[in-house]
Amino acid sequence: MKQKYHSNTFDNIPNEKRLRILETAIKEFADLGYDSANINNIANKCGISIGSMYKYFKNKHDLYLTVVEFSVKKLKKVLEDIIIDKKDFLSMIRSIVKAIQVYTRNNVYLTKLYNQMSTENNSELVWKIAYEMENITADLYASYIKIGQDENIVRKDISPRHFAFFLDNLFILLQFSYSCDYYKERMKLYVSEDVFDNDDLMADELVKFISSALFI
Amino acid sequence: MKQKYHSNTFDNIPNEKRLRILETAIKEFADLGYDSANINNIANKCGISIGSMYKYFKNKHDLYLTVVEFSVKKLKKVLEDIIIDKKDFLSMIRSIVKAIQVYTRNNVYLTKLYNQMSTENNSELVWKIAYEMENITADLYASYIKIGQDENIVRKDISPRHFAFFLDNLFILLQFSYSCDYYKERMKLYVSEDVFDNDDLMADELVKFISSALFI
Amino acid sequence: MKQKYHSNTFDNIPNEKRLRILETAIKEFADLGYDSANINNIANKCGISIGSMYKYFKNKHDLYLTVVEFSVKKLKKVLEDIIIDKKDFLSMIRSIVKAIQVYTRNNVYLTKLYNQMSTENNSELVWKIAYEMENITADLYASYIKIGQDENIVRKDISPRHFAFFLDNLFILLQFSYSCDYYKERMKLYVSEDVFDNDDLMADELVKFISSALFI
Amino acid sequence: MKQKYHSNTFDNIPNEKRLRILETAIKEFADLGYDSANINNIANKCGISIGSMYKYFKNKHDLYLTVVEFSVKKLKKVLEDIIIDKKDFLSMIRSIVKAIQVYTRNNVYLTKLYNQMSTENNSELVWKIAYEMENITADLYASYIKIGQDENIVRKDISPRHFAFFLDNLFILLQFSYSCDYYKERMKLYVSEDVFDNDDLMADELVKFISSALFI
DNA sequence: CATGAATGAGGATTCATTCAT
DNA sequence: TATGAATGAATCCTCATTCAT
Repeated sequence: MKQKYHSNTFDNIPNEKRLRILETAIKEFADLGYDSANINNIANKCGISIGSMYKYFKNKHDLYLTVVEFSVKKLKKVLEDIIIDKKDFLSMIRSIVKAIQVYTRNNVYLTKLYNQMSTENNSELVWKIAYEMENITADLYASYIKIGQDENIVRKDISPRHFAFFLDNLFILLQFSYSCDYYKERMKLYVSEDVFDNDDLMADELVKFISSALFI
Repeated sequence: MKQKYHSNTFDNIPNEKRLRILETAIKEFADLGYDSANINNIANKCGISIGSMYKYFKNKHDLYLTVVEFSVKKLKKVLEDIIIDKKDFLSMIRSIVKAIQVYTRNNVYLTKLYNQMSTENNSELVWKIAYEMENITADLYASYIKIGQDENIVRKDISPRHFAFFLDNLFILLQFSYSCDYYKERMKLYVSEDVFDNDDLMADELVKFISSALFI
Repeated sequence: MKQKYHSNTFDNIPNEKRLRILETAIKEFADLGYDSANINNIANKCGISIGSMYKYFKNKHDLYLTVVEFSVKKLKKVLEDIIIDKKDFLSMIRSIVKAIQVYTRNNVYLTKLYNQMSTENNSELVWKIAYEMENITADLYASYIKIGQDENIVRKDISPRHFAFFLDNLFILLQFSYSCDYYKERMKLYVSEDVFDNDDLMADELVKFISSALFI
Repeated sequence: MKQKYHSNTFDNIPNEKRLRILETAIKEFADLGYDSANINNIANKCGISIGSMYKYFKNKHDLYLTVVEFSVKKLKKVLEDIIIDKKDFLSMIRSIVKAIQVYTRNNVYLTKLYNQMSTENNSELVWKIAYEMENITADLYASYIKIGQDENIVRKDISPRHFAFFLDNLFILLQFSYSCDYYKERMKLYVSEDVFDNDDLMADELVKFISSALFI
């Protein structure tokens, strides 16, 4: 049975209002991190009272967990959309890279929140929530690699799970590089000042890098 | 002229004391993040008065910047040690991977701090400090790749700067995976529960991944 | 005309429901005191809505007064039951002491509430409600003493009203000693750890104490 | 080793200031009870900042415990002053009754606080602090009774510990009757409206009551 | 220079009460 | 009449910063 970090009341409020709260909270947590995020601010920004906020969420931490859960679900959904109907590995990789570029730009705060999440000190609960999402990709990449090996497309002398790990590492840092200030500066330094105007080049090079690493 | 984020007094106190303050602060900032870190706590933990703390650092943020600068210098030094005397690219990569495994374990807080740094919202100043370090590796990797291309070892159809970027991305996430709780869990999920007992395997696979991506 | 601290609606709800509300509120006020008692909690615990609660009682204070009134009535009834048919003073005293021991154990919260009541700062209204009950015993004890004096059983050189006061003081503190944590510990300290297993001894000694104080 | 519920800083501030804080806090807790007492108010009333308050006391509860401890010590001291040099039991009883009348009037808040203390729900710690004081009187009264029995002044068919208990019960309720609003009203009802103008009468009657209960 | 007591603005949380359904 | 979501004033407590000694 899935645990819930908010009250039933929150489930029953109008969709529009619920989304407004979640989006506002995502932005606040993503921008400021857990500690500096201010519940009273969030409440003000979405035009509800603090009292209501505490009716919906037992405390700040539960609001955070609800927000993380919501974000992870959203990210998972994006992943699933990309994965569906991708028969071959290479085109999936290409799709993922492109999707990261497009999606991250339009959902900067989700990625920023993911980055914040990973710095939380007491990440046990956060990990429990994110686990499922990470698990999907971990298995997916590894299985694609294994199939590739069977089909003689992917090198046979490698560990699928390790390579799946490296693959996702590249994806995660690409996401950060399109959303978090520090990593954005860093990418400009590494590649060039106009890197954000050359999405296709970046995508092509990364696909090249990965292909070369994986395929025979 | 390099900017300083601390008073001359701080430069003149005994080495041992200065290091004690810096190490304590690194741990506090790395564990709790900028906002939750508590100056009074840091002062207590290293046995000096808050009054002195504010003689050394104008405010919390300056302490943070000093700490970041100190850490970045330390990281830079490690890099330089690895780089020196490495004639060929492949053995340098191998050295870096091994160094990450050994060094990160013994200096968990430096890496954690780097992770925290990159989530800070107003990272301009932080970036200014880290810039130099990132710049070294960016240039170094790119130049090695270029040389490799000239020597017909590295693929010619790739952008050196992009590939240098991907290379460093892999290194950074490996570092996080050896020090930050969230990424530690994630690596166990991707690879295996006993991944922390198999450093050599991890190193071999990563070197394989990178070599294959780069070399002809 | 007696004042009422609740709406007519409250008078008209099913008996069972009304009692449930009162008992729940008694327990809450007795355990936590007026300020810490939580109306919303009380409503939840007895399965009615806060809305209804505020239909029945204008505000928290009125609920409190209603509860106090109800409790005082209950205590008064117990007293009356003891008093009826008691021809002689000594056997009445004995009955009261025994009744305190039995009744207090089974109705801890009524006594606790009485203790809480007596600490309230603005006790005017509370006093008004309790007045009648205290008045009964005050008069009763005093009249018994006077009769005793006329019958040459009770010392003649004493003030009946003062002695009635001392008598009731002994009774009140005995009640507290059987229900309130602090006074329970105190009684164990004064008498013995197993004082709660020796009701008869306690009763006998107290009757002895009182008899000796009163009777010739 | 005695436990302390306040910081060393609090021990080191000027006596006058420390007393001001304690007296203000006693009054606040005595008047309003633990929950309604407001630390910020207390701080304001004695002209210190809340920040300092929390330097002196870890939290509200520790302030309370410190206040209780201070009050109990004061009460103990009063008791000891009365007890010293009292060769015979009867004159000690007389002294105590008189002292209660004088002292309680001048230190209403101490007695009120004692009453509040005894209603606290989680009274374990409070009891631990009060224990010592209660213990003194428990032993003292009991030993006086025993000596009286040996000297053939006090009835031999009674339990010294029980009678000591009843004795103190009479004293406690007398104290409450001179300080707490509810008990003041009650005493007026039991005795007479002008009871507070007739201290000697009350003292005489109570001494009569007790003497008669105890002595042969 | 060093110390650490003092400050008070700011933030998390509670709960009596209202009111639309 | 009954409901329970919504409100926001009130309260406990933290911590960066100042300043007198």
